Amino acid sequence: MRDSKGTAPARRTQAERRAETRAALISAARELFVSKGFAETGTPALVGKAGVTRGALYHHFEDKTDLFRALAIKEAKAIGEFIDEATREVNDPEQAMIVGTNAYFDAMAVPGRAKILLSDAPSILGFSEAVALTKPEGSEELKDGLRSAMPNIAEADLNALTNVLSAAFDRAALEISEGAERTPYVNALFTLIGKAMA
Amino acid sequence: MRDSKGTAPARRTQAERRAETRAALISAARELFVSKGFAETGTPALVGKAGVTRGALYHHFEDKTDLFRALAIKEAKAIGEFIDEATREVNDPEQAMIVGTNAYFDAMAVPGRAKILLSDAPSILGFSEAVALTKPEGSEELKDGLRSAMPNIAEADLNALTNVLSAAFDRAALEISEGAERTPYVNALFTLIGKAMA
DNA sequence: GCTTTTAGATACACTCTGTATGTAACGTAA
DNA sequence: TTACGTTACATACAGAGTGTATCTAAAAGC
Repeated sequence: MRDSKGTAPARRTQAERRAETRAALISAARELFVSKGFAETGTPALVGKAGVTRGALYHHFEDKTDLFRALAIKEAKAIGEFIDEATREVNDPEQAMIVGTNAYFDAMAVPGRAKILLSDAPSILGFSEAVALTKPEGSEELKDGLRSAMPNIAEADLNALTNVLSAAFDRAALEISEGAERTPYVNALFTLIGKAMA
Repeated sequence: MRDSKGTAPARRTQAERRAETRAALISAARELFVSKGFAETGTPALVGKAGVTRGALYHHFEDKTDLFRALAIKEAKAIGEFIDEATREVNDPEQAMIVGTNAYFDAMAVPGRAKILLSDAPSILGFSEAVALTKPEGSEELKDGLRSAMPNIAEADLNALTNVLSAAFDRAALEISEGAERTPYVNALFTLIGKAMA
């Protein structure tokens, strides 16, 4: 459709069209899923906000859940990149863990992100997939730091310790995103980490 | 309606009718929500399994979410009672924490319970309500134990520490319910608790 | 230019939800 | 024990949302 001035629609490559439409959908999904919730957001409202039709949605994504998945992956990647960048120059594993911790909190402080990844994802994508999503993005530094501090720990124990600690991080991030003070949580986590390594 | 043998339907008090119908609905909800998931379970299937009609469902509960809430409350109470009973005879707060920890894992090992309370509840009822649900049931012992071991800790820090530790417990329970070995997680938690108190 | 492929819009069949309304069972007191 | 009020439950209905099938348009490749 041409606009009223008669200007021709910009010619775009398929890749461009595709990327723009997907981005519009993911962006609209982010706004609505965060503000109204996943179940309460219907696809008509979604595509309305994105400026496309439901046809486009179902062309690019299997279903509403698949759109949420794309959003969650994007958010998880953003966290990973942020932490990677913050810890790039840090070589000591334990120091990297400290720097990474702060970076994680900064990254999770982006509005809506904690809700998407920590609150909604587990039930929408299932617990396993949700955990797998954030596992590479952050908890690897944690694991390396713990290993270097406790070289004799059994692998199974290290895995368990990493998992429960990373859950502690997640809860802290969620509480903070809901308005809690950041300092006591940072204190608590460094207490746990510091003591675990002692 | 009488059955084909002509036997009269048993006369029940309203309280009995009410209790039985609610119990049937909650029981059916448990089965289906656990096996198929909350969103994937429709009210027709639900009432079918419970042996009533949708009218009964909407008479007793505001909506499907309210039914889930009733189920979650019931599960949370069961955990609380189990822990209370296990720790009743234990007077030392730190000892109570250890006993309570094991009781918590036993209680959460009931199939489906971890999924209901730890995986689904946060997104269906909202993070705050879900946390409030399990907070009185278990994390009070934890807090008392920590306080008695760290008498000088600031209240805000104690709260934060309790919250992140209780998140660690929850994750452990979830992992175990998904098939992980219990021992490494118990080790990890006692490491964190022990170290936090040291 | 013509054909194939990809993007996206329209139309449809289906299911589910919540509500409104009707009926049956129970409680109670004359 | 019957008449009335209330609580429990069933049936019927209107609306919305979901996913799919089909059709059109735009770009890519020859």
